[in-house]
Amino acid sequence: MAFPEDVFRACRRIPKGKVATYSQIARMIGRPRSCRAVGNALNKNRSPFVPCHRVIRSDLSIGGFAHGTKKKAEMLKKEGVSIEKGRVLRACVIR
DNA sequence: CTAATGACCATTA
DNA sequence: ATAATGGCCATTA
Repeated sequence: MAFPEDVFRACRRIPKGKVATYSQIARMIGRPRSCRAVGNALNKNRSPFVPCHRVIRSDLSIGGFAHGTKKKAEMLKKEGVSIEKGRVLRACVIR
C-alpha cells in the first residue's frame, strides 16, 4: 500500500538493457495517472538494487535523474541500451 | 487543513 | 520540429 515501494518493485522488473517509461510504471502499479508522482518517488530512491535509471519519458527522451541526466545516459549505454540523439531506441523499451 | 513542488503526459498551436 | 498549456497526483511544507 506504500506508493514508493510499489514503484520500486515495478522498477526492479525492468531487465538490464531495457527501459520503461514513467507512464508504464504507473500502469504497472495500477495507478495509470500517477506518472508524475512516479518520478517523485524515484527521485528519492537511494537503493542500488532499484535500477531507477531505466525509467525514461514517454517521448523516449532520457528524463531526470538525481545525479544528473548525464550519468543516467552513460549508465544505460553501459548496460547496452542504444541511445540516438538524446532518445532511446524503441527496440529497447519494454512492451 | 491548504499550497507548492516535481526525474510526467497529451494536446494544441 | 519546438513551445506552451492544462491536467495529473503523491509528497512535503
